[in-house]
Amino acid sequence: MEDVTTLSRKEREKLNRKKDIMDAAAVLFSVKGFDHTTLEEIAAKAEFGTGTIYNYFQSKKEIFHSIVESVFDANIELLEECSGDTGTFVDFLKLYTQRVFHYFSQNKEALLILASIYIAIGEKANKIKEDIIASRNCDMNDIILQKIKEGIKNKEIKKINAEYFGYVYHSLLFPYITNLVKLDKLNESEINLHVNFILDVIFNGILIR
Amino acid sequence: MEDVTTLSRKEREKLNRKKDIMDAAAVLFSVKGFDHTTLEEIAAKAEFGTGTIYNYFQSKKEIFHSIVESVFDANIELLEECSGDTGTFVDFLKLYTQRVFHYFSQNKEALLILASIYIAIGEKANKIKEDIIASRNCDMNDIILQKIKEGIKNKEIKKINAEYFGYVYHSLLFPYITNLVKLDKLNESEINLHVNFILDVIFNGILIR
DNA sequence: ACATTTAATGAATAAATGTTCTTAAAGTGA
DNA sequence: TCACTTTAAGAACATTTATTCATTAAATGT
Repeated sequence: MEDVTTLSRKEREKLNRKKDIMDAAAVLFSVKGFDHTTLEEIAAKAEFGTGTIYNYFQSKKEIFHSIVESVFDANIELLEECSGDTGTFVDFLKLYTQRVFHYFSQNKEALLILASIYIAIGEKANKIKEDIIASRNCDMNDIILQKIKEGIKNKEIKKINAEYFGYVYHSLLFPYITNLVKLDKLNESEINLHVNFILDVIFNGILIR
Repeated sequence: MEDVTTLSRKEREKLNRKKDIMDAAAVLFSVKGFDHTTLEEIAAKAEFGTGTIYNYFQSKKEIFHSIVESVFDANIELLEECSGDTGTFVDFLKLYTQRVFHYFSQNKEALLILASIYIAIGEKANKIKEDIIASRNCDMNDIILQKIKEGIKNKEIKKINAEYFGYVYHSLLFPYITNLVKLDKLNESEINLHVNFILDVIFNGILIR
């Protein structure tokens, strides 16, 4: 979103209403998916008439796009916060994993929308993802990749294929959390159990030696 | 599908045409998703008129449901084949992982449809999955869970939470393969690299000790 | 060859829904 | 109060598309 400080009351109110529409839509999109969410529903949830939505967004797609953008940005911010530290790779991965769990346990719509984009089928879904990655000049994967390579260089972790490990980590993390959210099993209290479990598998493996 | 041997030519031909429709639809569903695939397209691809489809299926949903059923069944069969062996847990997991990679590298539609069901949002998608799991009296997760517990009992692997590990394994495997397929990077020649990488992480972890 | 069943067809139907448009109300500043 | 702008509203429109249906053609058995 834009810088709010220089705006007039009117403009700020307009932004607030835009936000309200996005929030209402995000819940619906996360529960029913893009295609099965109607503008009538979005309008009703945001307490507007159907046509009014078009005073704030050009189309249904634009609403979705805006939401996905903000979710992406929140994630990149999270990742950048965690990668700012100059600690070990192990510390970084612990921190990031923990933060991701906590963030998504409190922003379930964000998670489900992200999942729907990442796994979704169809050219349209892919376009959205690529557009957004391209418009930010920053891909989450790149940041993680960098960290992995550092870890290898510092002899913290084995000389593994960093790209493959990036796939493994993200293939694991997001679907794992998504699964928990869908089963309604992601309580704050259990998060640490899950985080520790995942990290222990990744760091130490499951074999007895 | 039913037992074909006792059927008349006519009945066999009818089944064949059903299969043709399902195959055509599977490709379209896997590329465009359920909602963006039209009956006209399915009919055209199967070389029928639109109305003809309804001589074979009651609805578009039924076509999809039939396809998902057959994909599920193929997977359970695969899993049962691999779990029949009485070798170690490590051998089982190696074999199954390898077989899954090979199977999906040759049945990409199956993979994408399965992914769309597993990760999909919305009550309808969930209903389909639950219906099918309920109608078979056999859940893939249960079989794997059993194997994990055996591995723990036999002191092959650490005393980990079997349920958590089941999540980890499946969260990892399917999205990992799906990702490769979507990036069009799943060549037969590279499969073993990926399989070995994943198994090495799971078995031994990435830390230098 | 004929009667009867079966299958194929695509135009017609009906429902859903994204978007536009007209109209009315509310807010704003003089 | 009065012009003027902004916002809201939901009816109307247009499109898409799953499904039905009347019709035609093909296959089958006698």
